[in-house]
Amino acid sequence: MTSTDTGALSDSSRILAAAQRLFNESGVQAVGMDAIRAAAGVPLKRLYRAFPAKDALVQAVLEERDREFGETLSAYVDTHGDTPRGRILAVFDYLDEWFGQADFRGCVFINTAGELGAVSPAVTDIARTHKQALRDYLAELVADAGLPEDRADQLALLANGAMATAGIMGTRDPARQAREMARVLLAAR
Amino acid sequence: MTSTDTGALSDSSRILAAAQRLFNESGVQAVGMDAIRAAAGVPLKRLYRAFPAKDALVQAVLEERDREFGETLSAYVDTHGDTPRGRILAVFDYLDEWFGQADFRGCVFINTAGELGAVSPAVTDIARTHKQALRDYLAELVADAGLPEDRADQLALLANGAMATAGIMGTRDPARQAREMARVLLAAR
DNA sequence: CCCTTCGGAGAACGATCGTTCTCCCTCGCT
DNA sequence: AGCGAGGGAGAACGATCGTTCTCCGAAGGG
Repeated sequence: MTSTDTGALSDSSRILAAAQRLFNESGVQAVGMDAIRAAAGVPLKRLYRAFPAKDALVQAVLEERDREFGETLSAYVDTHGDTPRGRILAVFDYLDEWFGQADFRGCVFINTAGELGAVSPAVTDIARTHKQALRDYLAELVADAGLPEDRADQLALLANGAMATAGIMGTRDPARQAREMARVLLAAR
Repeated sequence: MTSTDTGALSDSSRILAAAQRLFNESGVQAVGMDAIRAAAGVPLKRLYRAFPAKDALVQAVLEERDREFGETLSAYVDTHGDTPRGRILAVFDYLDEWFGQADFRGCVFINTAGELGAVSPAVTDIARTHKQALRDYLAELVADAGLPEDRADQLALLANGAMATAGIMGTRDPARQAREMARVLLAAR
């Protein structure tokens, strides 16, 4: 066995990074395998050795984005939230920073489920699992703050609403609005 | 002049209805012009006489859906809302009924903007205009209820969050959750 | 120095799809 | 009856794209 393993891993990372960027920029269907090959700087043969088909690559990109989102969000919350309630509100500060990035084009799960969900159950499953994971994370924060359990669904709905609205309207305002709404809802009774 | 005009109008309606159904079922890119022709029961020649290209048909479908949504929603609100605040909450009852329909597949504007927005500014514009119109309608209801203006954005965010979440998760619960959140937010201070 | 093996570059293939074109039938007029 | 126009059905065309194949050059072992 030569350096095949590390080589393949490095290929995977570069391909995933390139595909994620291109899918985010232009949507899945508008990006061809050849564009991904060019952006990743690998020959087509290695691309297909790493991912046997475009479907598999799409799913891998979504799964990686799910991991990355979860890690980045919880790291942000750990850094910026000092009280249990502050940790919940920090989620919306995180959204605010995200929406402000120049390459923000909406939530890739909302976008991709809208684009491919009707035709690819696998994509829908991944999007559903991702949104469920976000809800479960919020449920942890809610429990830590000693708040009633149903606030988790409420916060998830606010987050998704902010992502959908910001993605379409092209503004970061929805993050701040959702934060304010969360503040009011957490204070309520 | 023969019956060309009414004929063309009738073609348009049938094509728009068929395309709207198919786009909703499978997404825009997964539906070919030939499938639309078959579903509408018109020859390809008349399809292209009514809409010179697929792009134009997509935009027409979205614009018709925008009109239809606005009319249906405001009719529902007029019918089901007795007080100014009740009219606001009726918006979420409307969403609840909509999400419960067997063919509900999410908001076509959220889905289509996610699918084509990156590549078609026209689609993004229509989706933005539609979401702005929803916000403006909510602003009317908010003003009629004597509530502060910023509640319009809040309600729009709740509605979009419910649509996005329900579309992905495949459940109607988000409508009821959004309704409850709206109730609390309208009661707040 | 030859032979084999591997991988890279990109041509080729097959399918799909938006759009146009061809062919033929029908209908109305003279 | 003969003829021209219009329209219907679907074949054809051109482009795109996912996937596979071919060809060639480089590297390494005998």
